[in-house]
Parts: sequence; C-alpha cells; structure tokens
Amino acid sequence: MKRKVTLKQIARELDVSISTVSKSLRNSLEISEDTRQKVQAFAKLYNYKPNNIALSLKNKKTKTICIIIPEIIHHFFATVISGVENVANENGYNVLVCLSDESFDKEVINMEMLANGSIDGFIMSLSKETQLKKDFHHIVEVINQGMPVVMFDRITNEILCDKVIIDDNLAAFNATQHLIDKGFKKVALISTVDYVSVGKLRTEGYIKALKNNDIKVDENLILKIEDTENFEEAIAGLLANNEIDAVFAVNELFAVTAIKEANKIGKKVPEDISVIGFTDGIISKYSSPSITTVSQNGVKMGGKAAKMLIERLEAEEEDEEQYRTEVIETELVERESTK
Amino acid sequence: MKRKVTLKQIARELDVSISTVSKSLRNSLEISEDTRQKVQAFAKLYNYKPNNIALSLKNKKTKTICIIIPEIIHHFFATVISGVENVANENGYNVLVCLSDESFDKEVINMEMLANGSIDGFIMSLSKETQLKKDFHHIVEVINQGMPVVMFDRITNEILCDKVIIDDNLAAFNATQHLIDKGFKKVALISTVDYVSVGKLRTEGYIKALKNNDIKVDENLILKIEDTENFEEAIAGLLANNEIDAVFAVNELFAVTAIKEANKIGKKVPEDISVIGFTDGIISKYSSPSITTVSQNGVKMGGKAAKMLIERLEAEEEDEEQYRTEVIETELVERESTK
DNA sequence: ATCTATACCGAAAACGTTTTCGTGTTGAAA
DNA sequence: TTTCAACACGAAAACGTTTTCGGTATAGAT
Repeated sequence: MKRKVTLKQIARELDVSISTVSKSLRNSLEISEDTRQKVQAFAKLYNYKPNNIALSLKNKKTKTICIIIPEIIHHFFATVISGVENVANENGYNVLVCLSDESFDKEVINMEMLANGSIDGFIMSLSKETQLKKDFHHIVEVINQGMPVVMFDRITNEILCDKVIIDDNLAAFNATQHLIDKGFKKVALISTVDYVSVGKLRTEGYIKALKNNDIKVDENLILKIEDTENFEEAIAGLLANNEIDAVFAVNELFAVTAIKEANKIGKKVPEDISVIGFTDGIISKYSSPSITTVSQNGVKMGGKAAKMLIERLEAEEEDEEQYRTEVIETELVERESTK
Repeated sequence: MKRKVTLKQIARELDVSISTVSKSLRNSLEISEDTRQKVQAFAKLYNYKPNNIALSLKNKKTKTICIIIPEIIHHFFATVISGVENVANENGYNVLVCLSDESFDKEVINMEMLANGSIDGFIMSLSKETQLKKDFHHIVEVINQGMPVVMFDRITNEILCDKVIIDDNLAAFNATQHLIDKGFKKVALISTVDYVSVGKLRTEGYIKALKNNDIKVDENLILKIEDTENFEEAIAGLLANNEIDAVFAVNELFAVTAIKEANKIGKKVPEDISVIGFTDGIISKYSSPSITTVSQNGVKMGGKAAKMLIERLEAEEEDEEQYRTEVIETELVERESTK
C-alpha cells in the first residue's frame, strides 16, 4: 500500500524546494524547461494529485454544495438531486446530501455542522416541522455569515434568498379547471395540512377554480390529511360518504390510493371517477390505470437551483439583495385516469 | 454580514496566544480557570465554531464518506442512501452522493476526484458499463492507497473488499419455486443482460428451480432485455408468442410492464397469469394489482455497508485482508399479482 | 537566601498547498 | 572591470487548527 505522495516528498526526492515542485507542476515560467520536465515526469510516475483539503483551506472554498431535503425516498426529491448533481458536476462541484427526515432539529444540526467551512452553499427544501414551527433562525444565521442559500419547492417568504418553485396555486387551478371543463361538478380534493406550504397553495388553487366556475365549495369534499393519520382509511371514508365524480390529489400517493379505495367500493377509474394527481413520478406512470398528473420537473428544478447557487458563488462582487425567485413551469400530463 | 471568527481573532482580541485560546476551548488543565472562562465566554458570544477544513487537514480525516450509485431515481438506490445516511449521521459522518449514471468514465472521474483527501472512504454499486468492461483499475488504485471501499448489490468478485449483497441466486430460486409450488408449469423469466451481475445470478436461480423440479428450461420463455431496447415491446412479444402461466421479473419495472402488456392482450393478472417481481418498491406496492415481490431491504443494506465502512475507518490497526461479505436476507412479500 | 515544584502561558511545528518576494548566478553591455 | 537585467530557484507566509515543548513567575520548602 503506497500512501499518497505530496509536494514535500517529491521535493526531497528530487532535491529541490517545495515551491519549485509546485511551480513546475503548474507550468510556471519561472522554472527552467529542464527541471519542469523532470518534476512532471516524477509526479506522473508517482501519480501525484494535489490534496483537495489543503486546497480548500488555502482557497477558502471547497467546491462542494449541500442539498438538504426532507426525504430521499420521495421520487420528486430524488429527481431534484439528480438535477443538482448534473449541473454541479458540470461546474466542478460535488454534492453532499443531507436528510432532515422532516425534523427541525436534524435540519438545524446539519446546517450548523456544515456551515463551518465544509461547504460553499446550501440548496434546501424545508422540513414539515420547520414549516410548522416557522423557526428559520438557522437559515438566517448561515446567510448572515455570507453563505448563499437557495430554497426550492417548500420555501418560506420570511427568508430573503434565491428560490426555485412551481406556481402551485396556478397548477392546482389548472388541474381543477381541467376536471370542471370535462363536466365534473363534484370534484373532491385530497390535500395535506395547511402548514405544508405547497399543500396550502394547491388547496387555494383548487378553491379558486371552483369559485371561478360558480361551484359551491363543499367542505366535505376537502380532505386534509395529517401526517400521523392513516391516510388510506381517510381516503376510503371520503369516497364512501360522498357523491364524487372527480378527485384532485396533491401528490401521487394520495392519487393512487384514491384509485385503489374507489375500486374497493366498486367504483371504476376513470369510468365512474376521474383522478388527477400531482408530481409526475413512477407511480403515476406505471399504475393501472396510469394517472393523469400535474408534472413537476424535479430535474429541471434541481438544475436551476444549482445554477443559481453556483452563479452566486462565483460572482466576483456579492450583488446582495438581488435575490431572484424562478418559477418552473408545470404541465398537465393526461393519462388513463381521466376521461 | 459577520464572517466566521477564528482562533487567531479571538487571541488578538483578548491579548493572549492562539494556543491559549485553543486550550481554553478544549478545557485544558494547563489554563487557569480565569482565562478559560474569559475565552469561552468570548467564543460563545461570537459563536465560534472550529473550521472543519482545517481540522480535516490536521487530522487527515474528513468525516465524510462517499456513496457512488448508478442512478438515484431508482427507488432501491434511494433507500440505500437513506440507510447509509442514518448510520453515517449517528457516527458523525456526512455523506457525499455521486451518480455514475451507469457510465464507466463518470465512475472513474468521481473516484479519482475524491480520493485525494476529500473523503475517508467509498460505498459503491457498479455501473452497468463498468460491469460490461470489467475494468476495475480505479477501484484497485483507491484501495491500494489505503482508502477503504465497501461494495453493495452490483459487486464483482475480482475486487477484494468488504461487500454487502443479497443472495440473488437463492432469492430467485425461492421466487421461482414459489410459483412452481402453486402449480405453474410455464414460468417465464424477464431479466437483464448477463453482464449485470444481479441479472445473471437471478437467472441462474430461476434455472436451478426449474431443473430442481424437472421442468425443461425453455429458452423462448427467457427474455433478456438490453438497455437500449424498447422493453415494453419485448415484453409484449414474450407474452403474445408464448403460452405462459406465470412470470418472474428481475425488477419492478419489468413486472409492472408485464402486467400492463398482459392486460392489453386480454390476459388478467392474477387470474390468467401470476407475476412476481424483484425489489420491494413503491411501484409494487401501489400498482393495481399490487405486485408480489422479492423484497430487498435497501435501508438495511445501506446501513450495513455504512457500518462496515465506518468500523474499518475507525479500527486502530488496519486488519488487512479480513474482508467480509455480508448477506442481507430477502423475503417474499405476497400481494395481489399471484394466486 | 537558594532550590524546586507547580501553575500558567507562548512559540513553533505540523497538515499540504500556492504565491510573493528575495537572492544568487550568469551573461552581456558599458 | 563594473553594472545590470534576466533567469532560476528557495524561503516564508498564509489558510485554521492541535499539540508538544519550553519558559517564566510564583509559591513553598529547605
């Protein structure tokens, strides 16, 4: 086992100074052709690679960005990571992934641990608990230290920074309108509790669409599912106790569960009930029937976030307070669950 | 915006030496109660946190491990990351995620980039291209430098290191046997090409089960799908051109596609054809009918891999050549697609 | 008054780089 | 012969830590 070779070792071996070795490898003009060749040959032979940590310390940048997400097993977040990775790698950055597990404490710990020189900037989507507590001091602190943060999807307006979102309100509006256009009058909504920012916005879009078409908002048709709740039972209850001809669900899981529970009580999708979901993931694509969804391009979102972060990192002057919010367009993908 | 405070700044401010500050913060007995209090108070006030990069350079360890996977959007790999994260965090490690995108070159670049001090060790699953080329020089080099590597799932026997796998052969055998036990004689196999290690092993298990039950292996019933191929067409062809009463697919995607294509030609699952998949992901769980699968616990696998890696990192002596291969048990989860 | 032990603190090295500045040698021009 | 520029290289600082070693003052003991 041969340990990594350093400048110092090369210098000793060739009987020159460390500076000479360093300059030779960087093709400095100060060094004679002769020694330069000699050093480079030696370095290649011993497979010299500069130590990244030493470089990071010297340059005060690590070429590493961190993405903090609530859960990696959600397909949407996985696609976001994928997008971040692509752009980061293209620009010579590595990606550290941290999972908050929807926990405020974990989010705080992760940020505090990494804000001490380990990384150059954050990309993050808030945990549910953080959204519930509305406590963002950890994020403010990091930003105040001069470390850029880009938030995506689950954001808050209480923090000033770059953001990447979709227009949740509009997307929900369009999805609901699409159902109304097909002639459905009794459109149910399966959503999350309101403190989850996207859940709230999508609910608002749904309501706006109904009102726009002079349809009375029936609270019985609006199901807000708690995290702790047995969502299958809740959805079964919604479908059993109400006359419903269409369902708009704010995520894939709720949509596919609605189809399953509908089947159980003898209602067919799309013959008896039409279903639209949110987030274009694998469930929607491969379930039978496949599910019409509002597609939310995670790869594009992650890519955009990474681009914004890196641009800020590499901007010469810190153009403070020029924070931007990018809106990624959504699209309704029609499949078999609506007709 | 207040920049991070360093030992040097505190020292200058309090008119003591850097050493005194450092020792005070680490509660050294060499320092008087008095100055210790003073320094600690000052440090707390200015929210001093030691710079991780400087520590990494000094200690020659980064407390960061890297996981290299082919694709993050595969649910199985996402669960593995989740498992790695859990164990890593518990032990004070961070996780860098790299995607090889099934490309040999990307795998090589990632490893070479990070093997220069950025991380303490690797956890990895081989890309398809690497398995095809059988070129593992990059991994060998890293190991020779004294950096531990743990391979999981897609491994190779040509490398000596710690490994975490499932018994693909046995799992496939059991799944096939399960179908045979139910009385099915014409069991088809939908697999990947042989250079993907798990595809090959699962195919072998399938064949072993058939032979064990004196069922002739019919090559027409074995479909090996190329990466470039249109797998939907291929599966449709398999189902249309053969009399088949059961299907064993080596992944979720193939299983759910088999069900879809069967439906298209008027065959019902499970009434006319039973289907067993591999990898217990969300597709299997939420498709209709839900799919009986060989469950492969990614979280457990990732956790085990992280544990092995960290143990090796923190072992005092380098107990070389004591490499272990851990086998994670699988389990057949019966759902609606078999009867 | 001298010695010694102890308590307290600072200088410096080390981790591996890059870069600025200084210095010695050579050759040519004056 | 002297002077100066060009060339080639080395010393040292800097990034932010931790730790070893040495030093000084003060206290107590003889």
